[in-house]
Amino acid sequence: MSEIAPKYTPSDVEGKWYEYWLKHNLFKSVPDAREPYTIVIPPPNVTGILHMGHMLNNTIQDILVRRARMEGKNALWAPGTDHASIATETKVINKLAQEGIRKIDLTREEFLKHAWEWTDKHGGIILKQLRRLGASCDWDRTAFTMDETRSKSVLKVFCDLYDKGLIYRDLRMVNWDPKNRTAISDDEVFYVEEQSKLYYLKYYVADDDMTGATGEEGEVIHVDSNGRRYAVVATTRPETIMGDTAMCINPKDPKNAWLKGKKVIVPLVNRVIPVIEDRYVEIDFGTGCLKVTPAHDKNDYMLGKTHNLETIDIFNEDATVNEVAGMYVGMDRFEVREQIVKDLEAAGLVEKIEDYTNKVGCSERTKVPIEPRLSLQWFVNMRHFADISLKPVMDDLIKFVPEKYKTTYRLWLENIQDWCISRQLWWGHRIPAYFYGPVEDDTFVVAETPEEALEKARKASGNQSMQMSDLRQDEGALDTWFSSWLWPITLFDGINNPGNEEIKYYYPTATLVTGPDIIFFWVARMIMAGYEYIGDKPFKNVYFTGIVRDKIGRKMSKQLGNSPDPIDLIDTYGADGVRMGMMLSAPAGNDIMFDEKLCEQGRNFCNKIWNAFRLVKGWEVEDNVAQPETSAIAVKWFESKLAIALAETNDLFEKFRINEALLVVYRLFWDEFSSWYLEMVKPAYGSPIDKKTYDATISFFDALLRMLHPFMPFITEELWQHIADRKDGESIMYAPMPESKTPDMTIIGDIDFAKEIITGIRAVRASKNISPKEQLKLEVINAPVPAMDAVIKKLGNVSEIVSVTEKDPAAASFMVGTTEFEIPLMNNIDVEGEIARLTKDLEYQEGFLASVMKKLSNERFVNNAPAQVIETERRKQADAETKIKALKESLQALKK
RNA sequence: GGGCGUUUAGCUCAGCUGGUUCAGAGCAUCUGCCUUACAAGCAGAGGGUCGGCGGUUCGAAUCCGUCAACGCCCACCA
Repeated sequence: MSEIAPKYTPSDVEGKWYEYWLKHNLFKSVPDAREPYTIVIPPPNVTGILHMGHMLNNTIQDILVRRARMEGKNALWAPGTDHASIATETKVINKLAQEGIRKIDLTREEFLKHAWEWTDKHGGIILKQLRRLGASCDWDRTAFTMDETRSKSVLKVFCDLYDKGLIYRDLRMVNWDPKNRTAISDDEVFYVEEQSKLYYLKYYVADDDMTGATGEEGEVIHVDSNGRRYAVVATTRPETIMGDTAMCINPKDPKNAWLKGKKVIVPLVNRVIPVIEDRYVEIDFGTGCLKVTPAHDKNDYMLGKTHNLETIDIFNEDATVNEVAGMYVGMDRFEVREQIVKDLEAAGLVEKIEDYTNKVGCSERTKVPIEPRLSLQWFVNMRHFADISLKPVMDDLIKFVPEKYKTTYRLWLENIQDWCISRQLWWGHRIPAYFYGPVEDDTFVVAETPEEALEKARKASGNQSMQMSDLRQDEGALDTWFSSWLWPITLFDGINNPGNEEIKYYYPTATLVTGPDIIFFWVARMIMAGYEYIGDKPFKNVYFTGIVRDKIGRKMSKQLGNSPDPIDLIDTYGADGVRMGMMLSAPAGNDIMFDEKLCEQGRNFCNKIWNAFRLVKGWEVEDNVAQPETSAIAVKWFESKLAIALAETNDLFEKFRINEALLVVYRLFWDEFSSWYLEMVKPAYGSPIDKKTYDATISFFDALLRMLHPFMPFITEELWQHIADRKDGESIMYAPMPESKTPDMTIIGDIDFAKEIITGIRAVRASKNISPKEQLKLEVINAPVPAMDAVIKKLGNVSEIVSVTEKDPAAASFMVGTTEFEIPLMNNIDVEGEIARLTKDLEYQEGFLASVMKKLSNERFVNNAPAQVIETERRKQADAETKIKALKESLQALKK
């Protein structure tokens, strides 16, 4: 076996085994009698590429699925991609723009052709990348949110909810993205702080009869040099004054009481608008006067509704000024702001301008400030869905890990707003609403197919001669999440084919692994859809991963360029190394500070495993050799270590503390197996190993590989195939997890003690510069020779262990527990150094004893503390006293 | 403005319902080693008044209060 390379080369094995797994259909799942274990992938954007967030989340999913498979469950990881309506459409628009093509010059069909071309070209790259990671998805099931099955389901659900009255169409103030010219939901808006200005504008009183002033204190009346009175309005958006239809004051505001019942003139625009009163206005903000622009602000819209104000919409879809405004027509909203301020100043209508920090809502996709816009959109009534989806989470029928997200979830549901599901986009599921009457009538039917729609329209209109060409389908598409929320159902065709075998078998799924950033977008809505359409939860557990940050805590992003390319990482460290690097730093729900060093650690671990394999594989096995005592002990001991670690990992997996489970196996392999066990059983150079020990070692190796396999699939498969004869098609993927036995705690304790003695010996060697090759004699002072002496002799390179009654002043000593050991030294020992060391130890022990005595002499402690606690304190006292006595004797011997 | 969370070794974090010398792990650091699986390694060592203050208790990293710093989510007063 000398030909095995001293280093593990991932590229030699990863592709090979992935092909093998595929070839033998090992990722495949079909319903059978076994218990199912289902994970549905959070579908990545179809044209996206793999980033570190995906790496984390998919590594976790693969670990869970592989483990479940080895536990004998019928494990399915169902993959797929999301059409990502707005994101993909944006990408396609940008790509077309580079070719000089504008979307508005294209028909819907032409645009969709481009979009599908783009999708076919870039689609699924990310799924290919996942294979490099070792993802054990059942690829035959790869789904797409816009494929036939999924599309049909979406339309069916839309129609169903419409029929149930849970979907409705309404004129609302929505978040409008002027760049993509579409409505977006509240959840797709993010707020950025911006340094802007607060403009104080003069609104003159119209037809001022000079009444209203009461002369009371607190009244603020502005009068210009001509004696004309005006009010001052503070606004951040002077460009919207063309849409002003009222000015509002708080009825309780003494400053502005004189304005009650008056009319004022919109500056520059010269339109006369009423002064209205509403408690909504903050008295202390600005001047307490608010300009009301019902068409362009959510709150103003509410005011407009309660006060029956006119709505003047001054913007086009792209947020340029329209004809209605009467001025600045065609200019962009931000150009207008600049220009109108100049014009207002020139006209003397600006009182003052202040610096002001405010938050501007921006579109998550295009990053441009959203424009509140009044438009007809489709909504889902969320009250109903909130009602059915809160309890299962609060009652832990669906378990959130970490639990803190339950609160987030509850608060969101309690304050839920209706969901705007229509988008003025083409890439997506087209809204199945068909208009048939004259445009102004706004008459429509909702149907899954045009044919059905025609039938319904004929019925509704009473016009039997109506033709398909008389129907006009809604131009909008549905929000991407309106298809994603059905994902765990549609993957098993549970909408089109309710109650089919697959949906009955795989649903509810086991665990959803996703980021907390989409808890509302996706997680909550899947729960809603699950209860609405299957009557059951979509998953039993939700494991929220953290956000992947760089090692100084910045979120990884393309802009910062601080995100490594996962594929490069895999090329450098191997898939197993990278997987381990991700997992070493990933407690659930906490952000992870990703450091490439962790992948290096993962790679090093692969190498360690590889080399342990080289050692074991290099042994020559001899049937006639008797098993040495050390080896017999080692085997018994490691059996117990293995049992303990298994119990620990099982428990940790149950709690989704996967990173800790990995650390347990890591330490078991590296510290216990490699550093202790293998050293114990290792035959002398050139000597063969006995059969018994060899077989046990191979079985331990096998067990360790199985425990490691979910984390590191490639290297474990490679070695597992090597350590025994395997049939073609056989794989560690289906090897059962080792079973947990009851550990022998006596042997664990004895070996722990022996380990400490060995460490003591090694420390003496290190401090005295004694080569590990030099054999030493070990003496136990006033105590019997410890158990496991064979192990101590072998690993400590000790020739003999004897019990003595007299301390040897020319020996290096150390203590393990209350037992003192010494190693006689041929050469002179460093008396001064030894005295210093012992003195320091003595001081510590005396201090410790003092603190124990203090406790024990405290009556209240002795009276109140449980007996067990007092007992341990007494033992501490006795131990400390023994040690102090021994230390003092040693010191005395040295000082002679 | 409301809510949630974090603060323990140089770094990343464990430490559950207060009590085993409980102050831990991994990495990093330092020292010595190319020892016949592995220098991507082996052996050994150092390192923290558990964010501050106050309280409860015989006893607090752990429970309570308070302050501070940081992070996240929700709301969105022009």
